[in-house]
Formats: sequence, C-alpha cells, structure tokens
Amino acid sequence: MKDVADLASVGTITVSRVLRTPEKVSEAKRSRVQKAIEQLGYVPDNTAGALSSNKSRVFGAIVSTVNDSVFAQTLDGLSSTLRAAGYELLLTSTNYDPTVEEDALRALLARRPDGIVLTSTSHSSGVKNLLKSVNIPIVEIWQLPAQPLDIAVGFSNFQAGYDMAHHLIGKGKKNIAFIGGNEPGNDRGRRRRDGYIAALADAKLPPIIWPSEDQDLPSGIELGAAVFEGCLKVNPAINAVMCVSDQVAVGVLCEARRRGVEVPAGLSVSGFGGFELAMSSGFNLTTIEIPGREIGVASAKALLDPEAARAKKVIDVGYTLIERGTT
Amino acid sequence: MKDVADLASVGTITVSRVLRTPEKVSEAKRSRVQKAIEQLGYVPDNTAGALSSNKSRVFGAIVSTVNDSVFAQTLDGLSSTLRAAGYELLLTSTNYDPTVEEDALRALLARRPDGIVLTSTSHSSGVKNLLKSVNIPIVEIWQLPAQPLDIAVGFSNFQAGYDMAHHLIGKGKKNIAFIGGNEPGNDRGRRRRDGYIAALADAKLPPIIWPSEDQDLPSGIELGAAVFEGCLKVNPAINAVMCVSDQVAVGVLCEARRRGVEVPAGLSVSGFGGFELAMSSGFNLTTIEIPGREIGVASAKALLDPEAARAKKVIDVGYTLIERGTT
DNA sequence: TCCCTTTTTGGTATCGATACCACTCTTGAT
DNA sequence: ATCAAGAGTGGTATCGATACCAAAAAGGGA
Repeated sequence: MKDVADLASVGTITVSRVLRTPEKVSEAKRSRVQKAIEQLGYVPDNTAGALSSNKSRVFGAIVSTVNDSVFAQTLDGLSSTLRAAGYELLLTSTNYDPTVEEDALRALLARRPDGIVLTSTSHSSGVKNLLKSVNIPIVEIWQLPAQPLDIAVGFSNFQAGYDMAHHLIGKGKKNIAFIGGNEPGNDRGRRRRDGYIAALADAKLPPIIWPSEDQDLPSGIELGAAVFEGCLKVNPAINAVMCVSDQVAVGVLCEARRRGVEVPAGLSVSGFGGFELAMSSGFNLTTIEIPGREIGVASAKALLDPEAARAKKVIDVGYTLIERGTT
Repeated sequence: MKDVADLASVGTITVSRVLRTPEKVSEAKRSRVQKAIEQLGYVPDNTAGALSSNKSRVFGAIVSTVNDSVFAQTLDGLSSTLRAAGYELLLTSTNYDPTVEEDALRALLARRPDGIVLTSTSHSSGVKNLLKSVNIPIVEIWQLPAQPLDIAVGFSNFQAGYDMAHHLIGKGKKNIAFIGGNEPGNDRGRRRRDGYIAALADAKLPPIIWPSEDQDLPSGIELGAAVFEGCLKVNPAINAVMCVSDQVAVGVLCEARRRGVEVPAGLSVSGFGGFELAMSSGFNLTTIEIPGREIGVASAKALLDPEAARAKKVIDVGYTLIERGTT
C-alpha cells in the first residue's frame, strides 16, 4: 500500500479511502490511485484491515450438510448476495453431528467473522455462551424457533406439515401415513410430522407414523422404496403417504410404478422440498416448495443490515403447496 | 492474550506457543495456561496471527456451483479434512460464469488464503497472472488439465467418456447418441463428449450429438425428457443414449417408462456422476461413478502438504463404470 | 564441580491496514 | 472582508498475534 501511495504521490490513508470510501476522495487523486493500483497489481490485505478496523468482511456459516439440493440453493443465495456486497463466506459443515457444532463455532470465531449463520436451532449451552459473548449478528435459518437467539429466517415446518396433511384429508383420504423424519439432529422433519399429527387430530383421524424411532432404515429414496414392504404390508388400508422429503416421495413413486399401484387413485403421495426431480414431468409430484435461495438472500440481507432485521426478529419467507398429479 | 498470560504468570509468547506448538512448552506452564484460557473464555484472534505470521489458516475455493450433489460431496470432503487439520474454507461460487472468476479470485486473495482450489481449468489471462503472482498452492479439481497450473486432482473425463461409449458398443448398439454437455463454461461435459466421439471413431461408427450447440434447451432432467421429441423423432434408429449426467439419464428413463419404451432392449441409457437417485433400485442406471468425496479429501491433503503433491503434479482418483440394468 | 549443549522462556519489533485527530483548503453566507 | 461549515488530506498510534533474538534454566559428560 505504501508503494501505491508513493507512486500516486499521496498518503497511504488516501489509498485506503479510495478502496473503502471512494466518495470521500477527490476525483483527481482517486483516478491516480486507481491507476497506481492497477500498475502495481496491488491486492489489499484484508487480514490487516480486519485487525485494525475490527471488521473482517467475512461471515461464517455452520450448516448441517451441503449434500442437499435445496440447502445448496440457500448457500448459493447467501454467498452471491454477500459477495455482491464485498463480503465472503467461511463455510463449515457438521454433518448433522451436534457435538461438532461448538468446535466448529470456536474455530469460526477465531477468524472474527462479522456475523454467523446457523442451520440448526437447538444449541448446546457452550454454543449459546460463545454466541452471547460475541457482539455480532446471529442468523438461524430454515426454521423459526420460538425464541430466536438473535434473528431467524425461515418458514414454519409445523404449518407446512399441517397444510399438506390438510390437503390430503381434503382429497378424501382417511388413512394417511407420515413417512420418515427420524434422522437424529434433523428437527425440521420432526416439526413437519408434528404438523401432520395436529392436522389429523383436528380431523379426528388416527396418525400413522413409519418407520418408528427405533427402526434402523435407510433414508432418502431407499426409504421410500421400502414403504411397500415395511408399512403398507402391515397396514394395507393406507391410501395416502405424506413423505418427509421429495427424495422419499420419489422412492415411493418409483416403486409404485414398478408394482403397478395407481397414483393417486390407489395411493396418494406427497413430498416436501421442491427438489428439481419432483418438479419434472416424469413424476409430477405434489409437494411443498421452499424458496431455498430466498432464505439465503434474506439471511444475507439480515447480516448486512442487522438493525433492520432485528426489528422484525423473525423473517418468514413462507412456502407454497403445489398440487400436481400425485394427490 | 495479555490477560491470559498475566493470569498464568507467563509471557504472551508462551500463550501463543501453547496454542500453536504445545510440545515446546513445559507440562506445568502448559496446563496453567490452558486453565487460564478456559477461565477467561479466551478465543484467539486469527486475523492478528495471520498478519504477523503470514499464514491465515484459511483456504479459498472457487466452485462453479454448489447445486450439484456429487460436487457437494467434494466440498464436504474438502471442508472436513481441512477442519480436522485446523483450517477453514472460504467458499465462492461463480455459477458457471467464467467472467466472475477473476473478481472472485481477487476478493479471495485479499483474505490471504494459504492455498486455493479451483473447479474450472480454463482461466482468463488475468486469473493466471494473479495466481502466478502469489506463492501458494493452487489445486485444480475435477479434471486433469494437460498443463496444470500447479497441482491437479481429478480424473480423465475424456477417458470416462471413451469407456462408456466402448461399453455401449460392446453391448452391440450401433446407433449411439450423446446427450447434453453444451452448458457454457462446463468443459468437463465436453471432454466426456470428446471421449465418446473418439470411441465411436475407433469403432467406425458415426457420432450423433444432441442437442447441437445453438439449440437452447433446458438442462438436467428436463433435457432428458425432451430427448424423445427432439432427438429420437428425427433419428428413430438410435438405440442407445449416453447422457452427459445422471440427471439427464433419469429424465430419459422417466419418459421412456411413460411411453412404454423398453430399456435396455429398445433403448440403452447410461449416465454419469453416481448421483444418489441413479443408484436406487427404482432406476438401476448404468453409470460412471466418481469418487466425489475422495477428490475433496485428496485436494485437502495436497493443500496441506503441497511439496508432496507437487512431486506428483497430477493426482488421478479414477472412476468406476458401474453396469446395472439400463444397458 | 565445571563447562557445554539443549530446552524453555521472555522482550521487542513487526506484519499492513484503519481510527483518530489535526490540519489545510474550499465554498458560501453575512 | 470575515467567518463558519464542510470537504479533502496526511501523520501517527493502534489492532493482537508471531518472528526473531537473547537469556535463563536444565540436563549431561568430563
């Protein structure tokens, strides 16, 4: 930076200002400095800037997994919006293991991020203490906790589960099973299930949940394929399955076709997530579409302007029940 | 850090050593310092450390997209391996837009990463110059360039394309079409196509490529579904389609079922990627499986020990042709 | 016991930017 | 002509860690 300043015959502070607050520098010097920067191929050192200004221009994100297409959209929206504003994203994943969260957070905080995004909403006390001790915006996403730590961006999984169950009931189905949602650490799926239970209770129908907590079954598509052997055989009266995710629903649909089960006449199937595959004409799945990217964009905005976001506390991006051919 | 040092009655430098090189500190002081750290809830400031030691303990990654499940596995392997070694990952995506790469790189370099991972292998001269001017390990992944900038980790897309075409030819198919691979900036798909062309040439068969460069069609599953109208109608003799990705292949399979086309008797279908869906029993797709996670792990190792990696220059993780029911 | 080597420890300068303050130079109103 | 307000500019201290060097303590062989 000294070299640039010398070449442009200005003080170092003016170079700094050209980069951070160009409007405070006169046109003449600004262009001289910019020319010098280009000529020398100068790339500023943000680590030094972070130290002196206490602003790292980096945000941290702790996600449970990047291996989920709707989740990936959120990351995408988050990262692009932040980058457009001159910020970068420091990414860490916990692989749904809650014990890793504290370590990951500690490592993140050592990099002095200007804010943090968390995808889980139940935290250990160690995590809560760490978050309380730093004075930066904390955004919890993909779920709306009753008591957000700071700011929350998401939608109500409970309500979404309720709505979908209500939709199936409205179609005249009386024996509706809920499939999946038992992965440990994934409380979002459980909320959808709670919504399902509530909707069935309101309609005075008995809930059927499969698999039970103690059954050890594969998740995703494989789980859907296993429904016929594991669930429908035990309870052949079931005429609708409400799946915890689109992946599971696609598994059900594949297997239904193979077995010649008519959808939706013999069996209604619904998904959750808005997974690309589900939208395709081949499956034509009724599902709840989550604006994954929008969650990312909204969180980025919350991080960039925490005061405005804190006024709302909870930002509900909503969801859309999309009725297609499987219900 | 001063507070910790005072509480433990040692110099600040000893505190630093307890964190970075604990084996150089006597047992007695080490435990005293660790107790003080815990008591005060001290979280070290890595931005300061980065400035003084010229080591940020952060690696940068520029990916074309996180919206791809096999790609996500790579990120996962990369991030977990790095974190286990005390490093973090700074993530940026270009959304397959090569013009963004230089900006993204400049922003990354400002954070002084200790190394960089790139998913594309064709770079603008600006990018090349920037990379040349920094003296850190550069790892290009998911493809093996003839002239790696520094280190490359991946597999041969060309060879994979060749092998799959060879497999289809071995099955007695004579009219084999290649579907997809025209997205701009995605040179990996193009390499697979080149492999396909080479294999057909060796077998003295005419290549059929669809869609052509100038056709504007959706990608992914939708493209697969469009094959029947757009490609097979024009050339009904085609009895095998080799798809650029599993997504496209799944689209073909869905539509084939709907139309009652027998697979593989009437039409063979192959994919690429090892996408979860393709593995499921419902589709039973013949595909080429890429060890996505392993690419991430191997790149992380290359970043952590660049000297060892530079000795090899190119690290080929290979791939596996998995024959299932669609060919 | 003494001297030499090795281990352990601390003081101080330093990394490269920005905050803070002080100063000069405009501009426009009175 | 004078003054006040504001814009533009630069000098210097500072952020919090680690590198480097020097010194003290601990072992080990004569």
